[in-house]
Amino acid sequence: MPTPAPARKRRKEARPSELLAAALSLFVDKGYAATRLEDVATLAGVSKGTLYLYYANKEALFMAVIQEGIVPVLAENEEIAARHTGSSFALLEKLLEHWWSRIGCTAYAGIPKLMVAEARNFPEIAAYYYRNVIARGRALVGAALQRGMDSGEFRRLDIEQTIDVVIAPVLMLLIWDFSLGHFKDTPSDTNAYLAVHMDLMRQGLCVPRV
Amino acid sequence: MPTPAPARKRRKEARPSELLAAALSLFVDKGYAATRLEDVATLAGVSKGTLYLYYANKEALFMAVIQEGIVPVLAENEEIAARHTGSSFALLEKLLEHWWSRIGCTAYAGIPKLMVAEARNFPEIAAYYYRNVIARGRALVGAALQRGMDSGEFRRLDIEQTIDVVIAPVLMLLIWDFSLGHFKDTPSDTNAYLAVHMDLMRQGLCVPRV
DNA sequence: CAACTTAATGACTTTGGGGTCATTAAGTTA
DNA sequence: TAACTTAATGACCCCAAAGTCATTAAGTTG
Repeated sequence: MPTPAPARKRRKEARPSELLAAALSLFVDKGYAATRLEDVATLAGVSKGTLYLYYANKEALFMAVIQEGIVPVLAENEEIAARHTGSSFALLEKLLEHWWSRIGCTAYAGIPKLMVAEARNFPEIAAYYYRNVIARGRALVGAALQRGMDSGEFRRLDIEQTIDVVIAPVLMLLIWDFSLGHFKDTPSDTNAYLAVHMDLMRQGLCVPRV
Repeated sequence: MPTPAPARKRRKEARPSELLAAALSLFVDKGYAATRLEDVATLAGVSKGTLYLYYANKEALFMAVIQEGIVPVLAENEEIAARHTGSSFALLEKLLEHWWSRIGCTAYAGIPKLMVAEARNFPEIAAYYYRNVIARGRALVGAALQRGMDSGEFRRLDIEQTIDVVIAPVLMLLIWDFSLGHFKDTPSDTNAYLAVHMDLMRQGLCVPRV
């Protein structure tokens, strides 16, 4: 007796984004190599064969996940920076807030961990990510810092290093949440963490009032 | 014709550490799943069969790598903290400096990236690492911060959050070096980065002089 | 409703790599 | 130097998961 006819829907439009969401979730959780494409397909409510209808192979799927994850957030932040009037520190706050609302508190938040874990195995994807995300994000923060130093709001510091020191706690927060964060007894309070970071940065960066 | 006799040395004592060093290097570079035990063995100058003489399976090798990586550095830092007299900020500097000399600039520097990437796949190893490394490191920094706040040297801030904000740039530095760091045009200057971090922390943490 | 197009399936093939073990040879002992 | 112990080897087994494709059925057209 042949298997009873399974109910299968034809939804050509919706498949790619559903497959990407499933792949992102599993890649972030287990890592690239330990993720089975059959599991990705199942999580997307589809068979493995269908996945190959939309993505040529596992690496193409990975690349698509990363590209999708970039979204227009960088462009939006560049727009915010261009329009900004007010203190340079307020600009840093705005950038962080927007980035958080569009990446930090979404499923895309897992991408930094994924990219960090797989950068060495996929140098071309990593280079693409570096150019289109990291470099642009660093440029935004760097410009805000430069503006603040020029206006006398910030102390003069090595800009290139300061960019990385300012960004690190934010990136680390995401990476943490997707890795060792669960082993802490007391649940971490994201807002309090970011508040302390900005508090330390405000006093750390700004020229002390005499 | 049988293969000519290969020259093989018997070095029972040296094998384990050589295997661990090779495994650490490849695990950090490629990740756990993408690392082949045959490559680990080859890098250690030994055959795959020999590896199994010393470690029961791949996961046991991974666990050994993590345990080995802990070394007595935490204990040493606890000792440093206990003996310390002087400002609390100077204590933070001492802890960082010792940790850097014993972990940050050695092969063990790759362990944070490895642990972050694999925590979800090996919850028991991750829990072990959390208890024996993370928790103790956080306690050290937390005690230094508490001491500084009690003495009036530091501002009063949420200690738990501040611990993580202070540690994040240091961890991120290591993770960076083993992942996306290579894609930056200008080579990063570790000393300058740490100097800026400590500079920002000093002014950010300390009570402003009136 | 018959003929046709194509989204979707899942059984099948293939392969890379984890793990085993019979064999070999380095070193030791009498 | 013969007999013995054990470190080391690598050919082999086996399975899980990537990737394929003949078949099925959902939807469309006339």
